[in-house]
Amino acid sequence: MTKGEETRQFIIEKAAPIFNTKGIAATSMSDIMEATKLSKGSMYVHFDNKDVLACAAVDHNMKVLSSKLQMELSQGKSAEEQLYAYIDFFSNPINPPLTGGCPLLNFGTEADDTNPIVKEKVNIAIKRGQQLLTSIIEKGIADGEFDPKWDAAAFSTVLFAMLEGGHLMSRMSGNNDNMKTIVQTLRKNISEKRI
Amino acid sequence: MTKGEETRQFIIEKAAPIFNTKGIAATSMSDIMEATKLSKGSMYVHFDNKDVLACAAVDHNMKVLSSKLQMELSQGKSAEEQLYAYIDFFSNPINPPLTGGCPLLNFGTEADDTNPIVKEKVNIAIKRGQQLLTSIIEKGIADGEFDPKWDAAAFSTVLFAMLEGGHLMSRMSGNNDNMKTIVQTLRKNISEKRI
Amino acid sequence: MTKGEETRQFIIEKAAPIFNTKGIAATSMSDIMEATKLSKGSMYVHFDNKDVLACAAVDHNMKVLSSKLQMELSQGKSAEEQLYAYIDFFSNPINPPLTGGCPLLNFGTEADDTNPIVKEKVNIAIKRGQQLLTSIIEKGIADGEFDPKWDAAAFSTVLFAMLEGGHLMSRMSGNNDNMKTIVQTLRKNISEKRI
Amino acid sequence: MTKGEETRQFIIEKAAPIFNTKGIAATSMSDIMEATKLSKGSMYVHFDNKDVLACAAVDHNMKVLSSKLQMELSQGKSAEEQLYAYIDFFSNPINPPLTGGCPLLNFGTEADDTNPIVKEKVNIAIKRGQQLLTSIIEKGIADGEFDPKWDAAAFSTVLFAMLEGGHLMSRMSGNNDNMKTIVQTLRKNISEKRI
DNA sequence: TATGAATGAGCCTTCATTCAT
DNA sequence: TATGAATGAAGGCTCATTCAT
Repeated sequence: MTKGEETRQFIIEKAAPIFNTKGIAATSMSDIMEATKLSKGSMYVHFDNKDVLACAAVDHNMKVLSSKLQMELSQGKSAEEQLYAYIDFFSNPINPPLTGGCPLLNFGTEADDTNPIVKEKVNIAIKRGQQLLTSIIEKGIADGEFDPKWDAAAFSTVLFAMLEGGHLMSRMSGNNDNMKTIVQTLRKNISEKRI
Repeated sequence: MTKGEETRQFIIEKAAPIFNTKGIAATSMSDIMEATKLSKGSMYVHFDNKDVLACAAVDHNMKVLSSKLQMELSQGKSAEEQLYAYIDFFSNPINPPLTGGCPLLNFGTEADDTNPIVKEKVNIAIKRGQQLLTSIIEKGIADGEFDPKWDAAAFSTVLFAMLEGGHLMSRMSGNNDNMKTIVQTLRKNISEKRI
Repeated sequence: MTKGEETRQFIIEKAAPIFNTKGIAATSMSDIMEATKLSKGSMYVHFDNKDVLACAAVDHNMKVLSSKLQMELSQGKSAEEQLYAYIDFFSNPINPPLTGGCPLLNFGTEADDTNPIVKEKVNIAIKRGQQLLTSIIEKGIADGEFDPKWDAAAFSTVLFAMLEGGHLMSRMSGNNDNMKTIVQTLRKNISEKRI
Repeated sequence: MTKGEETRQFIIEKAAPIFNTKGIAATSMSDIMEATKLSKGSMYVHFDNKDVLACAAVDHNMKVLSSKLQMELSQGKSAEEQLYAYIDFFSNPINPPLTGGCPLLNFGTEADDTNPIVKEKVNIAIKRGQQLLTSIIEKGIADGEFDPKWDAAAFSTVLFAMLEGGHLMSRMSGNNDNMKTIVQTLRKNISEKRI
């Protein structure tokens, strides 16, 4: 990695949690400047404009989230354990894996009507999440862990939606109560499909 | 209603969909000015500052959503029908009841780490939504429609989360596919509790 | 006094100390509005614009100061006593006769390069003050109280300047120490002219 | 001096006479912009806000006045000559050493009830002026020029007050007549203390 | 006479961005 | 590559003033 790439990466890492916390519109280049202790001109050496930096920060947030998730999932030995690991990973919105909470919720909601590029990034990430879940379930079915009649895609969608919705509800209330209800429900749903 | 109150209301009505679409930070007073065709000074006759106007717009969005929902719910004769009405009301995120989509998702996500007042407004609105659902289910149980062992509060949380999560997923993908899966799942869950 | 004149007078009385304290430029019509609890429109019924009101407030401040001074002077039986009364009247800048301090200093300094009308008002008031002092001294000479060779006009100028200068110094330091020195010096100067 | 410091200094130099003439409240950043031919944004590169710039301008005005005064004083060989030099320096308010007149009078009066920071700056400058005068007199006494019983501190206060008061009076009247009277009186007072 | 809604110019300030060094 | 000075558009907001009621 060249010096320039190093600096670029450094900026992204500092910027990512700020964008995820304050939102893209409410984050100024000065905020990033302050966080990185770099000069204003330096930012524009590495990023053509704020949008490019914001996109990089969005990507970085989602990549970090994804790799942290993978680490948890790799612990689970069976498909069932992996599903539980997935759920547990998102079970604490008050102390979430990423500063600022879920980037899909944060960036997706902000980008919805204003930033098609970020919106598409979020869309893809959501689809990947669903596919990951679906493949876990399907592997579980193939391995004889789960009821073969279980609709993997549908449940993945439901699980994903519940975690995102629960995330919002818990962050608004300031506690994990709602998320706990959701986690219990999901765990019950899954255990019922165990053969 | 005095002339002033009329203008104030007029401004709120014009501002509400803009805030819900662009977000609070990304909406400028000039945007509102343009939408209302009023002078900048005039806005400040009726609102002390942008925050006050934004709060009023948040309130208005949630009130309109709530009253539109009530209208749908009033059609449902049984508790079961009312639950279906509730779900159907939120079943089309691509063409949502409110311009800009769900204000709880939009304002809640933006306010999360930056605006405690709006955050609390969203929190209260979510709680009201849960309570409404819970009371419908409990009435259904009392009326002998639903299994008395059904955990009304827990299901309300799950239903609410699924609709919010599905809303996000569908808006990101640009179609209602995910939401349709969620609606079907919810309808099935409910029908299973029918006695 | 008609109702209108009454209101006009009321506004002036409320406005005068505000202008004398904050200055003309820094006092807004809203400040006056708040102090009078009158509507914005009402102010413009009685005063064509802010300048007219400011001028009226300047006049009022100087008139009130003058009449308060006259009241003190009328206590002094001899010319010497009257001079002492004059000095004593201005001897406490920390708790001055007028809220905001000396209007000649306040308005004169502000108007100097920006408001020729107010500047001229202050100029006239200063001249009146000098003349008043001169006439007291001259009466004292005529009455055989003071040395006939005393230059009344010159001493009036000196006395006036010392009080204004002392006023500034004491207000800046937050105590009357400098003014006390000045008062003592002036009293000594006067007593030396006693026959 | 870096480029930035140079520009900063340039802005201060252009701003100082404007603030001293119009007052702080009545001087807008646009006024400074116009005088410097710099962009509005550029001002905020060098000064956090208008207050900071105003303070710098106040300081600059007082520093320039002080150094001009020092230059005059350095001409005087005896203490008596230095006192005359001091008085002469302030003897022409119609054509004062600083554009806008005496900054102690101007800023002190405006800041009195509104700007404690500037007020304290003026307070300190006044005290320095008194101390300078006192030390000159005391040196004169030590050198056997002046009557050892002369109260140096008291006369410094009186002299200072008379010059400030005379400054106001002369600027209001548009001529130096009053100041001339004061200068004569002061010169006579001093010469009487000559041994 | 009194009101307060309405106006638009102007205020201070922040913004994303450019450019000479 | 890195800097920070410079820019001008746009931000939120206040101002003195007008006008229909």
